Amino acid sequence: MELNTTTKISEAVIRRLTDYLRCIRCAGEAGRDMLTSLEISERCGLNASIVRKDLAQFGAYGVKGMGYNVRDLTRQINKILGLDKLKDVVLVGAGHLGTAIIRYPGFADVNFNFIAAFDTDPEKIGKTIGYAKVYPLEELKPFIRKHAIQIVVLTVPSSEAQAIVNDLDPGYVKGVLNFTAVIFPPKQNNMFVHNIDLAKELEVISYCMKNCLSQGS
Amino acid sequence: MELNTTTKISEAVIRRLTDYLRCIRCAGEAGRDMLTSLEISERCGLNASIVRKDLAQFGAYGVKGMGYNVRDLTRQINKILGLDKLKDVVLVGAGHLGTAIIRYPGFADVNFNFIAAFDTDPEKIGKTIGYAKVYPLEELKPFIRKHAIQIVVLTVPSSEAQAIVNDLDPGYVKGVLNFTAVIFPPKQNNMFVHNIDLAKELEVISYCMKNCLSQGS
DNA sequence: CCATGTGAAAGCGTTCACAGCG
DNA sequence: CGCTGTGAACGCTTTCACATGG
Repeated sequence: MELNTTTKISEAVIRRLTDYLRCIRCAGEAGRDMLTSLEISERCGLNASIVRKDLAQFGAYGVKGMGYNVRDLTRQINKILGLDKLKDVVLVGAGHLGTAIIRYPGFADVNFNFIAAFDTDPEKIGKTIGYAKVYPLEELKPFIRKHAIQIVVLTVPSSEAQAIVNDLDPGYVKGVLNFTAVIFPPKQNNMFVHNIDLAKELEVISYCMKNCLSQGS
Repeated sequence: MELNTTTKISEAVIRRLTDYLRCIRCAGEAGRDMLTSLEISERCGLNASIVRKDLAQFGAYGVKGMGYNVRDLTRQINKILGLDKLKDVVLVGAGHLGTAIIRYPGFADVNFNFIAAFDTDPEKIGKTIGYAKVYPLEELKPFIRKHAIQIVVLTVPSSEAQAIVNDLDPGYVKGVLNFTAVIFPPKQNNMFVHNIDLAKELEVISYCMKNCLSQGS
């Protein structure tokens, strides 16, 4: 039951783990307390073998002949992904997308907590989005220091993205979720940057439709 | 200069192509008219070799000793991805996320045009988001038929997702961009479904921070 | 001389097939 | 008997290294 923390795990595995988590949680809510690798694989559109391999990589959770215990597995995957503790997150750029993200219901499930937003627009400053108050951008740096913020979500116009990232303090910030069209290298200033481009997803589907590619998330 | 349409292209290649497109467009706006595979690779956080392989796969665009012509390359990649023609798209679920998506500035760049939104909330019906009018959900089906809509973006609560997807007419709809937490198989009713989960992206970054994984978008 | 285009080699990730165990 | 856990086979992707050509 020990977690394996030595081996290098690829991002593909991590992404699948998040899918398992979602489908296991869903099955749990439906009253299931055991799930087989086959069931998980079908719900996630995968091969059963890879589900077992992925899970085995972190320690042997399964019971032969039975499957995996929903409760244990949820806890384990949460722990692997580092979702077992509440994480404070701040948003930079309180536009439409930023607002939608703060209000997105899926974040609480995974223990993410938006505690503040930052913007330059005086109209927005002082307002509250969800539980997050909007502060002027100048206060971002001291706020990060004061609250030891480790994760920043970036939803500013693309033109401002670089300057903000440059100015983040790598002594505190370890991860940036970048929703702008700027492509940052995966490691910037010792911070993990994760680029998300909503248009990209539509572009991929455009190609899939044009030609014929069978591929999932 | 002919496009290769026979070989099977993996989704990984397509995703990189969208990155190339973005960084090439950006370089073009900065006044560059030639780019080398090395420059593209650095901007996208990749190896130069794979950039050349990807591009060569669709025909030889490069000029030896010089690099790639920005203007031509943009046009070619747009064509490969099927972004060369304007596409009408509808949104189902006019909540915060849906609103943000319609207003997201990146879609016009790639010729996506949100022409309507659908919702059950009487408060929202009749209003306009961007250029899209909000209609009652009942009108989705006839609207799709009337306007021959091929792409649907789904931003409804997760509990309603399955019913809506089941009810889409595969005679018209070829692609669904699913923002709900429900995981759909990549092909549902002969439609391409692409699952996007915003929480997933934070989960991945959470893991990256906890352990140490170097990986990009 | 410089950067492309491309075989050949290396590295990864997935699938298969089955032994082992409850 | 059913399902996990896993070595071994397979196939795909990426990287290397260099011949080719403007």
